[in-house]
Amino acid sequence: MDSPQYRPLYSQVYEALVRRIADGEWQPGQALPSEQALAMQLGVSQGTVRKALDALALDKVIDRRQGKGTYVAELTQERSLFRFFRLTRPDGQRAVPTSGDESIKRRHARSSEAKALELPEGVDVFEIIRTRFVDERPVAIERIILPEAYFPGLDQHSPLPNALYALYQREYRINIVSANEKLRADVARRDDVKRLSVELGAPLLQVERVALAVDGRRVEWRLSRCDTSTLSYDVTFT
Amino acid sequence: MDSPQYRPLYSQVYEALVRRIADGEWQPGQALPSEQALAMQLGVSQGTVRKALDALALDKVIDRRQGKGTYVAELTQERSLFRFFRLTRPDGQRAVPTSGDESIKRRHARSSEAKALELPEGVDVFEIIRTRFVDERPVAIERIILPEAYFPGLDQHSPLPNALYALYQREYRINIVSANEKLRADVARRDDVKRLSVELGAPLLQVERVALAVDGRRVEWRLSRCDTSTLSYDVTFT
DNA sequence: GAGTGGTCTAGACCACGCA
DNA sequence: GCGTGGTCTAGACCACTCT
Repeated sequence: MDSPQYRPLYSQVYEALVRRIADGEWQPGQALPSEQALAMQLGVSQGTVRKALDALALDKVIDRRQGKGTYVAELTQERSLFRFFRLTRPDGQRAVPTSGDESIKRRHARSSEAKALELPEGVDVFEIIRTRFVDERPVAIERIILPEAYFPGLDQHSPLPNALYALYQREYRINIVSANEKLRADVARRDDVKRLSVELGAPLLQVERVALAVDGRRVEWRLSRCDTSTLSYDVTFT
Repeated sequence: MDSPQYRPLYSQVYEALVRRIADGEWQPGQALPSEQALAMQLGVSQGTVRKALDALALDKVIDRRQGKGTYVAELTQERSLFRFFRLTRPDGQRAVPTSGDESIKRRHARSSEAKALELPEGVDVFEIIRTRFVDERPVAIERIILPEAYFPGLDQHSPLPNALYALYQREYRINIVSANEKLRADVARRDDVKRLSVELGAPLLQVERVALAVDGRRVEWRLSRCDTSTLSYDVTFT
């Protein structure tokens, strides 16, 4: 009497397609079958397939191009960075970062990390620490926590690519679709001074992010400390 | 050969409805006619009206309630603050602020303000300065610039309500639907110390916002300087 | 011209809120 | 039980892309 027990057809189609994309049936950049073909295959009307595809496009899992077809979204460097790396030049141009000074190690999750990722205490995680550069200048330090269970053998991929989310998608079929961030102002401490060329006590923007996969799992916890003296952190609300 | 010259019907319906809502034909909180009635009235199919209404609901201009009807959204204190005031308690609860120490004056726009609002140089604007409190503690200073032409007589409404966007909607039929923000970390200066109970040099989160109305006009420029020692600034990306 | 996604229509039935 | 929005279908035509 309290749990709905009712799921619209288009939402079931949505999930079925997500699963097949995640399973690699269609690779990023490849075209899906046409709406008509999918409708026949799934035994629903073309309008229902359309509604599911529209929702997938909203979640940026697919790209739709009129006259051409429907394509599995590529989380290429540009798309993924433009979407989640938000440091922006004064003229409004989104900056594209490079990485350096990178380390990855495997350890047990601290309780705060386990809580943020909704994992049992003490499970194995990877911890990545790296410095981000824009125009050769260090602008941010990132500490990234990933459950080992979701990313087996991640430490074999070192050096890690610039765009981690493209790696998650390509190697682990994990599609990041949204992120919750908590922002705070803080001052530079000794560790910050070492990696960023700022003075002790300089203001830093601290961003604490939890990234969610298309299936709702909390996949990544990330703490960034950013020097916003030359770049700003741009967001849009609707 | 290059400008499209083609506008989908549903998007024309969207604009017609926005205009009628802005003109006050239906007041916030009131119900619109049913989909069928609107379809008859406008001479389009019910499905086309639905598509326009769905888009309006996405832009939060209206509320749809199954079994009841479609209502003009009320930008009440809760809704508007929950949407655009993003300071959040450690437990994830969105804070609801109060205002104090408020001043409003009319003056000419500075060139940076005119540029941010895409106005001619030197037009008249209102400048509001106020302190925001959460649980009786000062947490942010706001400086707000509004074009006088959009908000004639605004200084007559003092003291201003806690939720400005509700006032914009109620008194001026201006519906804020989105905002672009630039965030930076900064340190407290003398003016900040006076209004916020922080020390000189304490870290502050500076938020520079341009708010956009449903018709795309840039309606408000706002600079907030926030003490994030007890609250965090929460955002979600999709 | 053929094939794709995008728009538009008309009509049926379902879930919800309320009297 | 009635009226509302929500879902689903089937079919037509339009705009875009490529050959």
